[in-house]
Amino acid sequence: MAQHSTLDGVFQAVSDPTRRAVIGRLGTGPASIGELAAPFDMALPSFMKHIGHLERCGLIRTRKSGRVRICTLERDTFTLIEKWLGEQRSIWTGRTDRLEEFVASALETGHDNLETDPDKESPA
Amino acid sequence: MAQHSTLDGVFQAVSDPTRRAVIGRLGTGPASIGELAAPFDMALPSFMKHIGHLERCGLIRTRKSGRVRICTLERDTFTLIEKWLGEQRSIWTGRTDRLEEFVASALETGHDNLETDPDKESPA
DNA sequence: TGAATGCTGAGCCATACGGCTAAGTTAGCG
DNA sequence: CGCTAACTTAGCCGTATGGCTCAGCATTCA
Repeated sequence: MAQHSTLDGVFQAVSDPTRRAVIGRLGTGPASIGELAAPFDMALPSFMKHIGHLERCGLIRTRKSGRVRICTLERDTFTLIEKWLGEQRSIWTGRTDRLEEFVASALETGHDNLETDPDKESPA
Repeated sequence: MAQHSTLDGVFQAVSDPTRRAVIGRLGTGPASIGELAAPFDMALPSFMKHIGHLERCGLIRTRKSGRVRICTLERDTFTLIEKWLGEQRSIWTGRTDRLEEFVASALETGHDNLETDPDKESPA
């Protein structure tokens, strides 16, 4: 998959409208930082922080090509969200079989990064 | 739907493990604050803030019964997430019709139609 | 009536977030 | 060689978040 994708990170990343917009844009294909930043009335360094978040949580990947940095969407990471959503729904219906079904079809390429740790002691 | 549900708020709320655990618990039925808080090694006021977030963004609803506050899950709000997710997928596939289909069915039946149709391979 | 239960409110604290500017650094181009 | 474009780094700033404690304030129950 990607870097260090956790539900915490992914949901956090996706909770910002700027970052969701970037994700939306990248859904149509790779783009450079400058290209992505253009629509936003924001200084580049600020924008870069958003990119940083998206990359750290594994929602996008970036590579440097000359002096330009190209960003691509890491679609697989989205299955984390779907998986969690599927889990919740299966809790509601009180069935577990549905979840397995769901996960099986959703993952396709085979990922397993479930983490529904009920409590945590602030690991970071 | 619920209170003041925005993608920002919902994703933000759901990005915290404590709150996800609460959501998971509430998926099995209503519960009091004390009941919900029990598994966590956290002062009540701190825990209440989490409840506050969940309620403000419309993911749960609460009512006071005597001196006890009962929380219930507001399942409808989850369709916001599904809708967004569906939007992204439809961007990837370059179609809009799918989105409408998806949203319609998600809202109707309310569950297990996390359409996972596997045309996520679109070479941009 | 008085004590215990179950939240609530007020306020403190450290860290993270999202924005900014100013000053690099590196790759391309004339 | 020198200039410009495209990031990148460093650092500042105000607000929000997530945790805490120490009261308070209703309900319930003996």
